[in-house]
Amino acid sequence: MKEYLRSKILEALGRSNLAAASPIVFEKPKTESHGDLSTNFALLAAKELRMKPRELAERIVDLLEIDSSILEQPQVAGPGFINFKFSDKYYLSSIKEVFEKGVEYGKSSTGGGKKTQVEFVSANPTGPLTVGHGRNAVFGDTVANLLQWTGHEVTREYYFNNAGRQMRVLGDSVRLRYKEIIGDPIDFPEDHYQGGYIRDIAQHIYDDRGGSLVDEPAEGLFKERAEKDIFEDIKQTLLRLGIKFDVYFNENSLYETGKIKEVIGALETAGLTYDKEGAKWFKATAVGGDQDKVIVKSTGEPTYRLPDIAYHIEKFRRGFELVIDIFGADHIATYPDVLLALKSLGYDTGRVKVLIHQFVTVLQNGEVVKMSTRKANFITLDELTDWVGVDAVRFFFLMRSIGTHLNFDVDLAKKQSEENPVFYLQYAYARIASIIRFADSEGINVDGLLVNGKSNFDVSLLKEKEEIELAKKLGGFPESVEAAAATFEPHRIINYLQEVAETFHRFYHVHRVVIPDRGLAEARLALCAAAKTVLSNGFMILGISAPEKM
RNA sequence: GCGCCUGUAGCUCAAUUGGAUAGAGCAUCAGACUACGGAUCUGAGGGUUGGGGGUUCGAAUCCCUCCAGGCGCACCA
Repeated sequence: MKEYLRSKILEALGRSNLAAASPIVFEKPKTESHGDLSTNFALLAAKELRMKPRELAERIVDLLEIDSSILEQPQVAGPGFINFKFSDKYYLSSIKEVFEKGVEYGKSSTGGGKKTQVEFVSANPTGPLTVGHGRNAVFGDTVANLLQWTGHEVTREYYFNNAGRQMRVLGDSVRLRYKEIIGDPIDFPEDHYQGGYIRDIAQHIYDDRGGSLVDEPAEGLFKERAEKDIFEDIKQTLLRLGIKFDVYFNENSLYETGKIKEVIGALETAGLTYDKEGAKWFKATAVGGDQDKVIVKSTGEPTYRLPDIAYHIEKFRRGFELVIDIFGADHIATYPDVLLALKSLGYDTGRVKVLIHQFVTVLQNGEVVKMSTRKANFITLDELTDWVGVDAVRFFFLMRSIGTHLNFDVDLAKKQSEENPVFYLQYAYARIASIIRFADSEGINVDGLLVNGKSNFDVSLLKEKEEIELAKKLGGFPESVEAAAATFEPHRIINYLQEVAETFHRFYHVHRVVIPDRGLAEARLALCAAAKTVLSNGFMILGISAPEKM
């Protein structure tokens, strides 16, 4: 449609011997009365053509020759916008499209099969996932869904580290709790993991092996068991929320395969390192960074930067054309170094998209709960899911843009479980399902409206304002998916679906579907079924359920 | 002290990325079906977009400055 209008405007300009370099762009006006598409071309080109914007706009409109069966007469408005309104016929045609495409409606191939990796969660197995991880997990999974819907070949990946100091401390925490169980006196350090789950793991070990492991080192069996149990727990938590990963990438493998050494070598070859005070530094300032960074400590152990760089090189090597990293605001300072190093080694960092979400502040009993995995003062993602349910958890994390500091009032979420915004959408869905059942009992079967993949009803019978509006809204779904995917903003889908539900409820309130006029009844039933499909497809992207009954 | 994020209606957030009269949901108030699900619908009030400058046809959006909150600023990850 945009292309069509663009060519028509160029034709009109040609007829009046006007030529302008200003681009002709269209956008959807905010206010309904301004039509469906609008261009500010006259405003942009006015200066260039030495005309008043409004005059130019009127001149263009006079010279436009457009197909009146799909568009109404264009209008000049405001300072010089040209507004186009589609015809009812055009809106209504989307019902057929929804019907014929079904579960495919809204999908596109704009991604062109681009090999894409979405890395998210990536929490080390030192404890259960918290509410904070929840935002990361749900957001990442949904972005991956959006990319799949827009034709990307998506790999969901979880990066983790089961070596290093944190894991040693974890193993030792379990060891100490184990000793406690068998009655040995212990002195539990403050920097160890305080959570009750440590005791559970120790207890399991004791149940399996008895007291025979008193002299076992922390790094062996204790650490391994802790890692295994915790990872199982994490996977279970994610699975409950419908999240599954394709790849779990172990940081340690980068050492085993020599990738870490390769990176050091590459940076050295590029002349971007130097030794100082026994440590090896990355000369970030030489390539635009604000300060140099340590990459190998004086103990000989690399800092986190090195494996991060090596990991990203692996991502490139594995052929990903688009790499998406999702993490919390606490990592905001770390990624520039990594990208800088990659860039200076000749990699195209334009392919890497870093999405940073702000923290979730949890309110409980009216107070902010300070979260710390080590201090065991946290609400787990599992607990949250127990309280408010899978759909509400996903929905709440998705309904806000990731740039906002999300307030999750647990008490409110629990209390509100009946007034949850997610129910508004699901209610609309269930209501349509109910109408379809009712229509069937009255002898109008929705399956009969689609014959051999072709729609079998007459949309031109739909003439009411509410019918047209709903059809129009449904037609906007593919565009909405595109926009959400392009900006990596799932909350757009929620906003859109809310409008669909609202428009449907309004229609439902005024017009009856199952009526004696068979043709009109079928057309309206088709409209309802189309709305149901759009809601259902949207729910699929968001990962929430579509209840036939509530 | 420096860097990044945020500040929009009483509360939680949108705003098609620089567009037209800044919009939704809760909450408040006033209304609506004798038939398909009232977990619905219609309407009302509520704003100096944190403050102040600037850029231009046009700013919540971009620039400067100040104020407030968050997150970072390790040879922790």
